[in-house]
Amino acid sequence: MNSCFNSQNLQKFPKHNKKRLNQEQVKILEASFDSTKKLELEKKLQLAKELGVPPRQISIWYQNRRARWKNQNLENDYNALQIKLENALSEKMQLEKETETLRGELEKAKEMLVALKSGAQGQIREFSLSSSCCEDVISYSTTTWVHSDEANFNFQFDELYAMIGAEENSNYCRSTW
Amino acid sequence: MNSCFNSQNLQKFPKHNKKRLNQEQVKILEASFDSTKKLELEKKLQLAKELGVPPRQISIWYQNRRARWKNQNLENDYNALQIKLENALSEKMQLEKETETLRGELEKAKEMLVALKSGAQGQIREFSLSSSCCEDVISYSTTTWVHSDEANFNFQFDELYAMIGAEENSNYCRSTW
DNA sequence: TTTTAATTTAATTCG
DNA sequence: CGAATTAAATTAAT
Repeated sequence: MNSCFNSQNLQKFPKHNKKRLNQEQVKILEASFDSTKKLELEKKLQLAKELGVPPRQISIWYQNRRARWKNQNLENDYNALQIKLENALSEKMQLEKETETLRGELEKAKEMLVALKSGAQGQIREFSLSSSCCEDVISYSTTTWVHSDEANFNFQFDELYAMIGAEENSNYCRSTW
Repeated sequence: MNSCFNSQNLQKFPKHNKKRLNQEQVKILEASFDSTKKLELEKKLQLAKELGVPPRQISIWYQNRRARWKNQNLENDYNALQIKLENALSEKMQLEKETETLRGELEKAKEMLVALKSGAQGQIREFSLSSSCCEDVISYSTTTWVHSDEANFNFQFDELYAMIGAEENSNYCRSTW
């Protein structure tokens, strides 16, 4: 009854002596494995008798089943890691956008300060942005804003309005600041 | 000559009739596998004759060897994924610091603009930061800077100096801007 | 239908 | 027993 030629093994007749377990036997083993991953001696003998296979084979099945169970967990870990990576990358991209926005706002604020400095009053002569790292700023400030007049000044504050995200019809909640 | 009982299979005598390949045979197969992962018919027959095993077994060995080779790559993939995650997280943290710095700079620039607005000239009355989202800013601006005098004004530009990272002895290369 | 890639399974070996 | 490996069987795809 415990050979591969017994009545339960006719599904697809195995040519050789490798004793494959049929559906019913595997079902019982899986149920047992669900309750306990460890195989007690008593349970081993009971299953061997119930399935009509040597106890040795029950032990082997349990070992292989434990290995498979562990591999499944590893695969889950891999997927979890992948999801974490995706989240990190998306958050990183979000932060990159944010820094870019902030840099732009700072740039505008700086331009406005330069404009105010040269256009409103000459109190702070020692405040200079002359720097090899900021050539674009300097040229802009010296060519355009050194000759600032009232019109230019107002225009700058209009830009500030836009910069802080003021809605057309609202003065509230400029969250960017 | 091609059974598991031939002279080359005495290393550790297999209890059962399973045909294991000995070291020498595996060595030859591995060398062949290193050169080409694909098994041509001619090579299969040649190896079968050389090792004294049926061609069928050569095919099977190659199949299993390819599977093992692929599994090794999966482990590498996992490690690579882990490294990518670490990089992404560290870059993310760097960006978070950066945004925080930028926010601080913007905050200071904003305060300076408010100071300049209320202290230098009253041209832009309609420019208001009143907003429920910016209570801290507003209170600060109204309680401190509304009464700005020349001393406060200069102090603000000193802050700007610090803000843009000016060195004590240098006016050059304030890279933050 | 044959061949092969891919997956699964039972079994072995080693530590 | 666990980890790693192996041979074989099975299934899917061509």
